[in-house]
This record gives sequence, C-alpha cells and structure tokens, in this order.
Amino acid sequence: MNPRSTAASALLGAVLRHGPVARTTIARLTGLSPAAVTRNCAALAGLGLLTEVAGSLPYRGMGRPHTPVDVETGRHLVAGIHLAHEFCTLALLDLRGRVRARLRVPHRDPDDPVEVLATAADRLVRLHAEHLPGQVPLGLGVAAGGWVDTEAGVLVEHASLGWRDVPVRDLLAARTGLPVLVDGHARALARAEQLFGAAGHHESLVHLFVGNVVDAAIITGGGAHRGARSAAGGVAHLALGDPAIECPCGRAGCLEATVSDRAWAWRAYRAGVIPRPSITDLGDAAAARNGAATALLVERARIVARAAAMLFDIVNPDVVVVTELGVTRLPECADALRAEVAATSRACPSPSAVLPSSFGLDVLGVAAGAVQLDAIYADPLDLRNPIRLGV
Amino acid sequence: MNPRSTAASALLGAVLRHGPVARTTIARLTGLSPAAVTRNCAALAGLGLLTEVAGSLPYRGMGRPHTPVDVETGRHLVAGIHLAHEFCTLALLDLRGRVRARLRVPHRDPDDPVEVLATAADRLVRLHAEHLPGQVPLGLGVAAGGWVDTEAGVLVEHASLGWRDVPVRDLLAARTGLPVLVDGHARALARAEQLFGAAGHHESLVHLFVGNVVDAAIITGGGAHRGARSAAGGVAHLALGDPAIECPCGRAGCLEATVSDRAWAWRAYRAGVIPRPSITDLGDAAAARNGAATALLVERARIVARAAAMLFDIVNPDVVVVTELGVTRLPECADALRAEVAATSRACPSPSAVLPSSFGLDVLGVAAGAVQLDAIYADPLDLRNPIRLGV
DNA sequence: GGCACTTCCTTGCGCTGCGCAAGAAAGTGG
DNA sequence: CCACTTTCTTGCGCAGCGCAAGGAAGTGCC
Repeated sequence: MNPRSTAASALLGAVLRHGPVARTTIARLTGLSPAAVTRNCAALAGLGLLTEVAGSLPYRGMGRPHTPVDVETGRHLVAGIHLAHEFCTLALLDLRGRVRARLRVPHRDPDDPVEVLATAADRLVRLHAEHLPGQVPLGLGVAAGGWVDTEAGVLVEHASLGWRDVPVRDLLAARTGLPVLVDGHARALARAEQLFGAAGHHESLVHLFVGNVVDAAIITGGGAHRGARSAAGGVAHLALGDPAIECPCGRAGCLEATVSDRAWAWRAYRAGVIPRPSITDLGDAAAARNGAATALLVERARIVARAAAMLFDIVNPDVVVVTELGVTRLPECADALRAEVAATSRACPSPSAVLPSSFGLDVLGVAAGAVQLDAIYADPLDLRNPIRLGV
Repeated sequence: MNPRSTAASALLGAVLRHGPVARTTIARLTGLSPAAVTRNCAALAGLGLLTEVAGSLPYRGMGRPHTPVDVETGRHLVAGIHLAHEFCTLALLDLRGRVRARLRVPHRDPDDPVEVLATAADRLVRLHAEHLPGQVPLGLGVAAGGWVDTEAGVLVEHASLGWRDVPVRDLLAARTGLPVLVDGHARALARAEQLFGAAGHHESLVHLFVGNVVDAAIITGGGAHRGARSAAGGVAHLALGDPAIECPCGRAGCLEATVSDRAWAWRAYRAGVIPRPSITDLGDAAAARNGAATALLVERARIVARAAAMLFDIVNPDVVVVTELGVTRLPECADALRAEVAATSRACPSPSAVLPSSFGLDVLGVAAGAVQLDAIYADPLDLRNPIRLGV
C-alpha cells in the first residue's frame, strides 16, 4: 500500500530469487543502475536484511571478483499463526521462509477468540524465547479461513469457528508487541506458493484450496487480488458440483457442497470405502492402494479440475496451484487433475501449469508468515521506522 | 508501463472526474500537497491538457476565490479505429472521450489487412482535415476482436476476419504519423465504460461482451488485467450454455456456441420468430413488442447472467457491465439479467451492480480511442517527449 | 616486481519531484 | 483602509535515481 522504495523491494526480490549474487548481476536483473544497487544494498545490510558472502561465487577468470550478497537469514525472524478449526499452527520463519520452529496449539475454548488468540500469542512468545532467542522477530502474519478485512486486521467471519468481527490484529499486537498482518488462508497460501513453493516465482498464479472450505486466491503482477469486498476467488458456490446435492446456501450443485472434505468423506463412508467419515482415512486408504478409495479421490480431482480450468480461462495465470488432499498425496489424482484441466481449459498452456501444492497442511504457519514476509519484501526500507506496532 | 509521474496522472484523473475544480479541492481529492498541484497543473496547462476556467465555480463567501481548472477539450484530439467484421469505425474524440466526428468505412477487401488499414488511416486523416483541422491529434487507439499482443501492437489472430499476425501498430503509425496503441475490443470497451460510461469511475469492473464473439475483460485498481498470455476473460468456452449444442472447439455446451449473435439469431429464425437469421431483426422485433422475440432475448439474458454471476464471484468487481443487444435495448432483458445475477452470485452486492453497456455498437470508435486516452491519462507528462511515433 | 587489462564496486554531482512553510493574491466586511 | 479568510505560489530542503569518473581487486605478461 505504501511502496516507499520500489527499488529496494526489487533488489531484495532479485536476491531472494537468485541466491548469493553479485551486485552487478542484481543491476542487470532489476534494471537498476549499479550505483542504486550499491546504495540499496548498503541500506538493506544496515537493516540486517542482507550480508556479503565473500567467496560464495567462483571467480570468473578476469577482473575484480564479485562480492556477492545474500539474504541474511540468521538475524531476523517472522512469525506466523494459522487459525484452523481445532488448533492454531504457530511457526517461526527466517527471511527465506524456512521453518525454524513450529508448534500446534489446540484451542482450549474454541468459542472464545480472545482466549484462543492470547494463548497462541503467549505460546509464540515462549517458542521464540526457548528456541531462537538470539533472532529478532520482525512481525507476525496471521492466516485464517473465512472473510478477513485486511485493512482493519479484523476477522469478519470465520466459517467453521463461528467467530465474528474479531480484531485479530489488535489483540495479537497488544500481546506480542509485533506488527501484525492478517489475511485469508487461500491468499496466504497462494503467496507462500509463489515465494517459496511450487509456483516458484511465477508472476501470476491462482491457488485453489479444497478442504472443508473451498476457496481460491488470485495473485497477479501487482500482488494479491482481493476484489471490491475481499471476496475475490469465491468458487465455493459455483454450480460445478453434483446438482443432486443441496447446499446450505439454498441452491444445489455448489462446488463446496459436493467436494469439501466433509462431503467427500461422508460419501466415501456411505459407500463403505472407509469405516468412518474422515477425509484423512480416505487419503490413507488410497495411499495404501485401496482401489475404491483411489477412484473416489480421482473423481474428486476431476470435479476440482472444472474449477481450475475455469480459473485458467477467466484469470489466465501462469500456473494454478491446487491444495487438495488427493492431489497433493497421490500421483494418480494429480495426473487426472492435470489431464482434465488441459482438456477442458482453453488458456491452460500445458498440463505442467497445474501444480499440486508443495505445503502440507501441517505447515500452514508458513502461509501465515508469508503474509508478513510479503509486506517486508514489498517495502523493506520501511523497517527503518522505529516501530510499526498497532499501526 | 512507465508511470513517470503518478502525481500528474492522479491530478488529471481528479479533474476528469470532478469537472471544473479548484486546485485546493484537487489537493484534497488526490492527497497531493497544494504545491504539487500547482506545479503539475502548470505542467499540464503547458502541454495544453488543462485550462483555467475563471468564474466557472461560485464564490463561497469568504477568502480568495477559486481559480478552477478543467480539462482542455478544444485543443487536442484522440483518434480511434475499431476493426469489425465488415467495416471499420473511425472516431475522433476530445480529451473527455466525447465523439467529435466519426465515420464508418466498409472493408473493400476484407482479406487484405494492409489495404483495409491503409484505407482506414487515410480516411481518418481526411476526417480530421475536413472536420477538425484546428485540433491536434495526440494518438490513435485501435480495438479489435480477437487476440492482440498489446506490447508489440500486433493483431495475432482476428476471430472473424481471419487475419493473423498483422502488425497493426506499425502499419497505422507509418500511415498516420501518430503513436498507436492496440488492444482487444472487450478491454477497450471496459475501459471506455469505466472512463466515460455506465461504470462511472468505479475502481474495478468486469465487462462482458456478447456479440458474434463472447468475451470478457477485467479491470482492477491497477488497470486492465491481461493475464499471462493476454487471454484473461476467456468466457467463450465455459460450459454454461446448452449441452446439446456442439462448439467448433470440439466440446459441447460452450457459452459462445449457445448465445453468440449468430447462434441466437439462427435459433430465433428456426423458431419462426424472425424471417431471416439476423440478430438485429430479433432486436427490432422485440422492440416492436413481439412477445416471442422478447422471450427469446430474455432467455438469452438469463444464460448470459450465469457468466456474469460467475465473474462476480471469482473476480469480485464493483460492477459488471454487459454489452448484449437485448440487455442494452430492452428493460425486460436488463431486469431479467439483474435478477438472475443477484440470485445466483454470492458476491454481487445488489442488482444495480449489473449495468447494461452505455455505448451502442455504432460508437465502438469510442472504445478504440479509450485505449489511447488511457495511456495519456496514465502518464500525461509523457507528452513532453517530442514524438512517440513508432515506439 | 611492475604494468596493462578486465571487471566490479563506490563516490560525487546533477536532476526530478515531492512536502513544508512562509508569503503573496484576491476577495468580503467593517 | 484595514482585518480576515481562503486560495494559490514560491523558496527551500530532502529523498532517491542515473551518469560518469575513479578507486579496488584480481589475472597475465614482461
């Protein structure tokens, strides 16, 4: 929102992408002048975001050798909290988004947002003190399913927890003393995939999330596309599912009502494939070569493919990343998904543009942290400002 | 692409939106300092884009009176050429996008792009010389159906004309001596609606075009969303149509195969509603209170609504503008469309967020000119550069 | 060792463009 | 003619980039 120095951001981005890299190369990659590179490197090094890594690149036979710079991952941390239905996932990431510590905290009283967030904040502070006390935390990102008002840092409505208008940012900022950013989990995951995951630095991507909720996030050149009311990517109630299934929304055939974890697990349970309606059981069964289980997950992937194909045609991203249990675990599902998308979509350049998510659900904290990292990458020099607490 | 001075652009935008307006007000609207407003106004006035309009605003009772500035519409022009199946529509617009002159030029030999474009260019030059010789043309915008490479100014593929890889920009620039910008017609219309039409300055909008081709364009805060391969908004082959209808693309139920002008006119013809398969005949019949014709167009509006609803949910724009014969001409169709979208979509805030297009097809030149105006609005100070010809 | 030569990095300078603050300008009312 | 109010302009300082000159750090040749 406030890209004070677009040059520093581009520079940091280039270093993140290209590992240890000479200043000259950065200038070529970013289009900046060598002078600007030097100055911005100095500024970022002063903030502890970059270091010189002498000798990390081979000498090229002529001229003065490089003095490569790289991201300084040893001095700073970013924290992430993902709010799920039954627990919070906490994570501490370095500036490259690598998990340095993590912890799962079950909700004691899921109906009490203040208590849940306070506990998460306290455990996060303790996690930091116990494991990485020497590293300075720069901020905290929060990802939650549901409708998030990013500007205000308020969780307007959480689908499964039933929370409403929870001032997540202020609660956590007060408890941790860190600047806090909040976003929806689909967007957070999308950004994480782009920064550190499957979508390796593609300029535009769509992330399609299929769990108990079904949601999509769109990222284009400029960043996350939120839409007028933060509702962009609402694929849950598109009529792509089974027309015989009624949705709580009042209509029939909604995608979410058909392929959500809960719905599909029940379907497998009723078909006698698994002994209880649990999607993880279904995944385990398929992984253990249960043919019926695999067939069910492949069928689900085909339905998910309809949404992916539609997103390809409408948004035309470089890649679509899909987070769905079967697709991420079983090659059969991923193959079915890819084939179906390539056959259905006009804009899908090749099956390889459909990617299974690279993050397991146990590291959703990465996505949460990505929300904060995203902001730091976008305006690194903003860290010069004394404290951003409670902004 | 090269927003040299974002301040001047914001300033010009504010003046465009708010008519004659005092500098102080501009400062408040744009967030710029009064000093910056003064300086940028001076710069833009020097380029002939703004004028002072003394006395155009009432005195407020106290203090020094305003010296309002407004867009100078009498000195400059922008030209537009829209490439349709059988003819080109030429238009000369002032800086507010108002049509000052226009002309329809039938193709002499539709198979010869060079001849068609040369004729259009020559007629455009003559139109200018005959009607508005005193006004300086700043540039030329071109809108065409099909796949356009905006960067290169090349019409990669035109759906109905069958052209391929036509270097439209270079051909027209050489013939007219003007800087030329080319874009797809859906995007051009979308921008025109946003700047001068129904979508009056909404920050984000989707434009859904239903003619012989079916296409959509997405505009968000940052500008037109093109997608990775300039294919964003490809709704033509979504399976929202009649599953019994086969599409040349090889699949069935495609939206375009079902509701395109041609398909729907044939449908009405076969049903005996009109004596020949012409969509304008169908529109005329409905306008003349032919009940069967109206019913057919209402049905078409309902199918179009499926696509509009889907676009609402996925992109979540402020408004969706629909260009379709029935919807733009008949209140019944517009009402049916609005009701259906509001009932189907989750993200559509109210039926009033669905807007029939405000431009008739005869002024598609407006859309073409908007392509060039868009660029001028985005970086008005770029006009300081001597000549942009053939860039 | 000294000297070209190449490539990499830094420094000084000038430019653009903004915000801040002081003040000039142009009205009304007493 | 003088407050008073609001609007606009001007001088100054600051940030940040590009340009160009020059310093730095290696190799290779004599």
